[in-house]
Amino acid sequence: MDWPISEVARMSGVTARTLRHYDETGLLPPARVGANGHRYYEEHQLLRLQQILVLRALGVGLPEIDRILAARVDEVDALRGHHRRLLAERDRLDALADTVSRTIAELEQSRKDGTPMTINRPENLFEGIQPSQYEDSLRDFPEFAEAANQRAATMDPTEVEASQRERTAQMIRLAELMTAGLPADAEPVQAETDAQYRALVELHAVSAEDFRAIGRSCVDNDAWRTAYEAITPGLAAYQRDAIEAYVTTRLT
Amino acid sequence: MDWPISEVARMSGVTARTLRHYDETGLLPPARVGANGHRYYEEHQLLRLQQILVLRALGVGLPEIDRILAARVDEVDALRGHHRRLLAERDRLDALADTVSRTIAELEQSRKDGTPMTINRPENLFEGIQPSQYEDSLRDFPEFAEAANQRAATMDPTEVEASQRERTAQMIRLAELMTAGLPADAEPVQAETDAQYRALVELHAVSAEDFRAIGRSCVDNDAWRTAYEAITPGLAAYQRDAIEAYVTTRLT
DNA sequence: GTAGGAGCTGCCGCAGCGGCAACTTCAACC
DNA sequence: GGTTGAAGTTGCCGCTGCGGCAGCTCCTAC
Repeated sequence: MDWPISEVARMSGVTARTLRHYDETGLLPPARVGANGHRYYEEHQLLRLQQILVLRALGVGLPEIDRILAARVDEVDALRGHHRRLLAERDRLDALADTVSRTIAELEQSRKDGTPMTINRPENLFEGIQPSQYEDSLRDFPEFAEAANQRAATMDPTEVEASQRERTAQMIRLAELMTAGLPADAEPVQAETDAQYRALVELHAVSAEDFRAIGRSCVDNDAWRTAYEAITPGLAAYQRDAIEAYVTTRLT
Repeated sequence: MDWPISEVARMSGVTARTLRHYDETGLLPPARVGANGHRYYEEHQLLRLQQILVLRALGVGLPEIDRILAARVDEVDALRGHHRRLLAERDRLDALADTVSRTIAELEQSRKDGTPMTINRPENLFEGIQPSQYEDSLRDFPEFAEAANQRAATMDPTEVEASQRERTAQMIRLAELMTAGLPADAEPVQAETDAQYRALVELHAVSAEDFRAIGRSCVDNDAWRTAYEAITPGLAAYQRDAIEAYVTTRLT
């Protein structure tokens, strides 16, 4: 069955103006446009709208949402990825609540002591504040983060976006190889891994151990694992295995 | 001790540009400005910044944050209010994750059945999507919501903001009466409750039972209770009791 | 025909920033 | 003293994702 725009707006909680905006930007075209020019939506559009609104609730921008939805290999797997993001964001709010609880306890303690509150580790005041981003985090590799930031500073926004798009495309190609049943040490997978290695080397010298550790971070680092698993489940481990095989056969 | 703007930006995760913006808007003035024109922040500013960033993370706008922070009766109580909001928002994300899980289960079931997915209750697709707002919610009283919307439609934005400010001020006056130890049926409290009743009556006729139900909603309705408790703990029940006493002595 | 509701397109403006240019200040070095 | 580079300033512009509105069309009921 189908619904006119006012019905979809009512049931979803967004305005009709927003739905038209999403149509204009190509993010959510209606199922059909009647002879009267009115937009009509069906089940498939509702499901897509759900995904859009979940990702909006997580702070993802519209162009990025378009990329994520275009990259999905399977609808159920995409929803599983969103589910994981929601749980990760929920955990962040928990961490933020803990941060606030700690501040409360410290303020109460300083009142009991009758002393002004002193802050030994001011960074602790802000744990959990920054929202999790659907982006890579090289926090565990400061030299790479530094080199990546310097490199990004020399790019204009179009180049930065193209670079991010290429990164996503690489992950998608890897997912396709995985779903085609190729083992992580198969030649096409290793060719993709080689391209990834070369992109890193352009930034900064990469030892075998460094690259291996980066591979492990694909599974161990929350932001990285979330990014990979959002494409398709199992991709993070596949990427780690691909890097492990690459290091073993080509770097050592 | 104090910190220059770059240090505060580093430890908090916001940009120096944002901190200057907050100073310009009056939201977070620095502790002092040096002879060199540089901004320096102390512990008190860090604590205030924490509150600002928590509320930003919850989607609260800057003018509203200013009002909330101006309305706090006690810093620890304010933080307790933020803590409750964080937990409420965390629960909303949980609900949203449940919504996504349900969609996954339905999609998987329709695949098992080999049938296209049908949506009986499309509203269910969007449960938990809309963020909780720090605002009153008259959802349980549709006639009042309708009348309030019509009234707001005749106001320009300055008037709407003044109206919201007066509402917050009323809640603060009530909190002051409560912390001064006056019982809910004391004359000054009943005078405030009378003003609230009159403001409602201007919108729409209010029966005794209606007003009593609104009083109960101060405790039962999550958005309302959060708003009241953010001012000071116990205020929601105090407001309910004040309305109960008012209805008993003046409306019946 | 009229009135009112639903929906359209196109335009403008907002909130909360991020980025940048041009400038000042400061410290270290020669 | 001059130079250099880092840190910080103000003021301006532009971005994203909308919300609001004007002027219009279409449809239904009377």
